[in-house]
Formats: sequence, C-alpha cells, structure tokens
Amino acid sequence: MKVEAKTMENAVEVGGAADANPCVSKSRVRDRIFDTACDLFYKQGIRGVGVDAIASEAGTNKMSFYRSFPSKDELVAEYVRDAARQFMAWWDEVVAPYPNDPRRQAEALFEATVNKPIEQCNRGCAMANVMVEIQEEDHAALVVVREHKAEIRQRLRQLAADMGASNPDKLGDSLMLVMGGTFQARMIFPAGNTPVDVAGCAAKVLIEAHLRGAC
Amino acid sequence: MKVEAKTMENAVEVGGAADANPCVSKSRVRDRIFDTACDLFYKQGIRGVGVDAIASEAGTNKMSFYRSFPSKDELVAEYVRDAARQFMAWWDEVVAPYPNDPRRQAEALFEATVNKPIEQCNRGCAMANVMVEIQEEDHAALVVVREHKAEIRQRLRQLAADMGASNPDKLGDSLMLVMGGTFQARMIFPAGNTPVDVAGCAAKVLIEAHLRGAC
DNA sequence: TGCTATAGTTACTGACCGGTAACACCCATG
DNA sequence: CATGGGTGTTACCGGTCAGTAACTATAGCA
Repeated sequence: MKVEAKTMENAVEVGGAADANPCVSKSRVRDRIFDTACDLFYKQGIRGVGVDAIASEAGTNKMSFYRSFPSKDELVAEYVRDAARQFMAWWDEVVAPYPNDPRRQAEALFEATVNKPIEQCNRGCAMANVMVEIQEEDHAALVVVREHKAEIRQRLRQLAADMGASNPDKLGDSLMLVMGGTFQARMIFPAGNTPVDVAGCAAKVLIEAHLRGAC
Repeated sequence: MKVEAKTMENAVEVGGAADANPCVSKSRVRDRIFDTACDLFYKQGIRGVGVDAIASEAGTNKMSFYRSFPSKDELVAEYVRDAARQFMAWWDEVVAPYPNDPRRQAEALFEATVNKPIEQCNRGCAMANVMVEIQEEDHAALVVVREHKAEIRQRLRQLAADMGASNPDKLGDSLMLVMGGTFQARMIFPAGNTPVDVAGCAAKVLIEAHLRGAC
C-alpha cells in the first residue's frame, strides 16, 4: 500500500500537475510527515505510532523523517504545540461573532464543543492524552500541555469576570471542569446520545446561577 | 500482547483444587504481583510498565509472573476490573451515610472526590487512562471501562431522578461531565488551588438549578 | 555539463519487551 | 526419606522500535 502511494506521488510530481493534488505531492516532505504524525498521534496515541509508520504513511521513509526531525520526542513536542495553537485558533473563531458579550461567548464555546465533528475529537483531548502517555515529567511536550491548560483556565476565569459573575474564579473553574469532562466523554462514549450533548446546557446553567449570585 | 491461549481462570486454578485450600500462602506471590502491577499501571501507565518491572518490583521474577497470569493483557483487564470494583465500593461508602437522601448523596460524592488523597488520583481516572493507552478496540479491558462508565452515568441519572429533577437525564449527564472533568483536572493540575476544588460547588449549583426547574 | 540540495533505499545497531524452556531450590506433607 | 508443588534463576526467542550509515537517484540551477 505504501509502495502504491509513493509511486503515485512520483508520477504526479513527474507529470507536473501540481495544483490538482494539494494534499500529497506539492507539500514538502517535512510537512507531509508532520501532518501525518499529528493525525496518527491523535488517533492511535504517541506510543502506539512508530517512526516507520509515520514515514511510510506519509509516503516517505524513516531517513527522510530524521532529516526533518531530530527525534520522535521533538516531533511529539511540535505536535502538542500545534494542537495548542489550533485549539486557541478554534476558540478565537468561535468567540469572534460575539464581541463584548462574554456570556454569549462562553455559551458559544460549549455549544461548539458539542457540535465538533466526531472524527475530530472522538479520542478526547489530545493534550490530556499526551499527559497520560508521557511519563518523563520534564518532557518538552508536557510543559506545553500544562501551559495550555493553564491558559484555558485563565481564559474561562476571565470570561466569567467579564460577564460580571460574583465569583468569577469559581465559575471559570466550574466551566473548566465541564469542558474537560466533555472531551473525556467524547472519547468514552463515542456514539450518539452521550453526556456530551448536555455540555452546552450545563454551561448555561452554571453561568445563569452564578450571575444570579449563587456561590 | 496478543497471545490469548490460556484464560485467567485456568491460570488461577493451576495450583490445584480451587476451593479446598483457599490460597493463603499459595497465591501470596500472585497478590504481590497484582498489587504492584495496579500501583505501577496507575502511576506509570500500562505501556510504561513492563512485565519485568512489575515482577522485580514485587520481589519476584518474570517466570513467577507468568505462572500467575496468562499474559500482560489479561493482567491489565484484571487491573481494570479491580479499579472498577474499588470505585463502586468507594461510591457506596460515600453514599451510605445519607440513605433516602439522593441530593445529599450526590453532593457527598463530589465533595469526596475533591477530598480524595492526592496520591490516590494525581494521575486522573485510571479507567479513562486505560482507554487512552489501549488501541485494540476489542481489548477485554476496554469492555470493562465502557461498562463502568455507563454504570456511573446510569447511577448519576438515577440519583437525579430520585431527587426529583425535572430533567433527570440532563442533570445526571451534567454531573457526569463535572465528575470526568474533575478527575482530568487532578492529573493536569496536580498541586493545590486547582479547578478540582470547585467540583463540589459546581455539582451543588447544577443540582440546585435543576431542582428549581432549569432546563 | 556539472554541482548541490533534497529525497529514496537498504541495511544495520542496540535496546527493550512479551513470552517460553529448562533446570535448581525450598519446604511441607506422606 | 521421598515426592511434588510452588518458587527462583538463567538463558533464550521473536518481534518492535528509535536512530544511524552509506549509497543512489533526481531535480533545479549555474
């Protein structure tokens, strides 16, 4: 199967029709490897995917991998950085339609979480999964994960403060719990009719209660 | 990780009559191995712990391991079963002081989750971690995890129904999200002052609001 | 044409890991 | 004392995996 992919790519490149195949032939080897790795890491776990598998799935081989990345660990760290960037970009995008309306922004975030396409998150939170799989406490990837989660917590607390909650840290942290639980539930209950569906409702209830002065 | 010729029961019964001599001295090694394995699996992950490490940490060796367990996979499944049993026992214990008071029971569960000793859960939810680490969809351990999570969901929904919530499934699932998020947060923010602290409060707010008729 | 950067191929090392074989030892029971 | 079950010990097999070496092929550019 990998041989077919390689030969096809070569044929396309030789043919020169570059724009017709944006996903494989035109991109640099490094980018192909990286995209493939991100996909496989999320779907099969860090430890469940070897360098050989990544390379051949990307239509190349291990040597080209090591010409682009100094080690698998470094690739993992890059994967986590990219996941963090993507999550924040998603956040900003979801929030953008409601400027100066922090309550609506928070609600939109949880609704968007519920409605995320299944294949994008049926393995739960990529960052949390990395923390489960990596044991070395000082691994570069874990530093990124901790920073990322701390920033999400901070953002939720800020949203709570901006919407005038009487105890913004408590509301923000409560929302943090719901968000984390939602991602976890997407992994554990992958099919329809799961606890995931109530995430938006739970967030609304928490916000409503806190704005009423609960806690 | 794939040999499955023998079964757990066979391995246990190899010692002889299963009922005549209830395994005090005979299965001491087995118990030591199992306890050690549970500890290491939780702290370092399934894939992060080898059979050699388990055996030597238990003061024995690999051969004795394979005299007690047919395979590492089977041990993992047993580990998950034990974790599920322990969790349910903990649940029943926490709930026991408040018979016929489902609301108080639910609140007690979340308070107890917050107050669990750190070293018992600073790696988050053992069941969820197993689901992250194991890729084989039909692995025996994963079946146990799914059943366990489904039962917790059912229990929370039942509690919500018993306390008279207008929409018990929504309340139960909301609590499920908070509970999952709490365990995840214990792994991600291991030190003091974390979102974990608000889990009891979040649960109370959700219950209160639902009993008032929200959603 | 020839140089250089990029990429493919094959083969290898060393470590680790799950699992097994064969044998030696200890000790309780008969 | 003899037997046998549980245990310890050593060595090994087959597989996987991260990482490297050395060579080849190609494509663009001067």
